[in-house]
Amino acid sequence: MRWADLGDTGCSIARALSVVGDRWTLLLLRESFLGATRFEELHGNTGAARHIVAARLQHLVEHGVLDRAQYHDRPARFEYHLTRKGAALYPVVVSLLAWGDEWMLDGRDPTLAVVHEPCGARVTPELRCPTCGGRIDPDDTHHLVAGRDRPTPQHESPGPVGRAS
Amino acid sequence: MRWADLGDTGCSIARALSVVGDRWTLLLLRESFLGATRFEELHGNTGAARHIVAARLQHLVEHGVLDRAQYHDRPARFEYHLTRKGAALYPVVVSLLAWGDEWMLDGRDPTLAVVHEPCGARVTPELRCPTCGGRIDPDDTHHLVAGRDRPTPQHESPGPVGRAS
DNA sequence: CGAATCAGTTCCGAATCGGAACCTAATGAG
DNA sequence: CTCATTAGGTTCCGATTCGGAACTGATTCG
Repeated sequence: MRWADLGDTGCSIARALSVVGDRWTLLLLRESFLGATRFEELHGNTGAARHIVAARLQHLVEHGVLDRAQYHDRPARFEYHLTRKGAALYPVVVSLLAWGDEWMLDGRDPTLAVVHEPCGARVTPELRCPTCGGRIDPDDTHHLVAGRDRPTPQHESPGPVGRAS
Repeated sequence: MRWADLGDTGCSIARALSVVGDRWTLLLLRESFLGATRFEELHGNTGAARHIVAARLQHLVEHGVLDRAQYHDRPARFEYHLTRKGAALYPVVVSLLAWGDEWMLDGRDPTLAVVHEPCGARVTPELRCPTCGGRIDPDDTHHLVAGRDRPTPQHESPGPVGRAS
C-alpha cells in the first residue's frame, strides 16, 4: 500500500496521518504554532530542504491546514497561517512535546515550554475525559472498532461505531 | 539536514519525531494500542511493506517504545508490546484520532471510538491544564523558547527554559 | 552598479519505498 | 510421507523521494 492511499481509509488516524504524517510536516507545524509564517523562517528553523518545505506547505494548504496569504506585491510574497483546522492540531504537537520532554531529554533541560495564559503557569498539558474530567490513560480505556471485533479487554463490542453515544 | 540528525536537536518535538515521526510508525502504534502484538497483525492491519514493518519495529524496540518478547521456541516467534515509554505516546495517537474524526471524516461515521472505563462514556479526550484545569487552546498559550527570542504575543521571554516553574 | 532578500524551482546523485519472491522451522491435511 | 500453510523475517529490483546545491526573478538597499 502506498502512503498516499491512506487518506481513503476509514480510520481517522490514518486519514490524519495522510495529511500530517510525513517526516517534516509536524516540524513545520511546530514553527507555525511558534509564530513562523514566512518560507524562509519555516525553511531555516526546520532544516528541511527547500523543495521539501515547498511541497509540504503546498500539501498543507491543499488540505486546509494552512492558509497562504499574499502580504506583498511585486515581488509577490506570501505568509502561511494556521487555519482553524490547522490550529486544531495543537494537541498533537503539544503531546509530542510533552512526550519528548519526558522520555527523550535524558536530563537535558527542555528548550520549549508552554505557558497557559489564563492561569499563568508553565504547564505540560494532559489529556482528560470531557465527561468525568479524569485523566486518560491507555489502561483506562478500551476501543470500539467498526468492522473488526477487537474489544481490548472483555467488553462486548457493539456494531458500527456511531458518532453519538 | 537529514532526518536522522533530528534526534540530536535540542527540541523535544524534533526528538520525539525522530522516533515516531516517519510515515508508518504512528500507524503501527495505533495497532499496538488496539492490542496487536504479532508481526503479521502489524503488517496486515497497516498495509505497510513487510521490510518496512520490520525496520520500524526494530527502530521502536531500539528506542524503548516497544518490547520484543519471544512467545514460542523453534521456530522462534516474537510479540511486540508497548513499554511504559510507548504507552506514554497514547495522547499523540488519541489526538490524531480526535483531529481526524473532526476534520477528515466529511460526514462519514468514525470507525474507531475511545471509551473511558472509569465513567463508561465514549469520549473525545481533550487537552487540559493540570494547574487550573482549563482547556488548552493555542490562543490561550504562549511559548518560551530557549536560545531564540520568540515570545508569541507581547510577553517578555526569560532566559533558558528551566524544567520547574 | 553590485549585493542582498525572499520565495520558490530545477538538477543530480543517494537513499528509501513498494511489491513480490524467497527462506527457515514447524504444524496440519490428505 | 508429501504437500500446503503459518509465522517472522530477508532479499531483490525498479520506482519514487530526499538532500544539497545551484539557479531564477522581482525588488530594495548601500
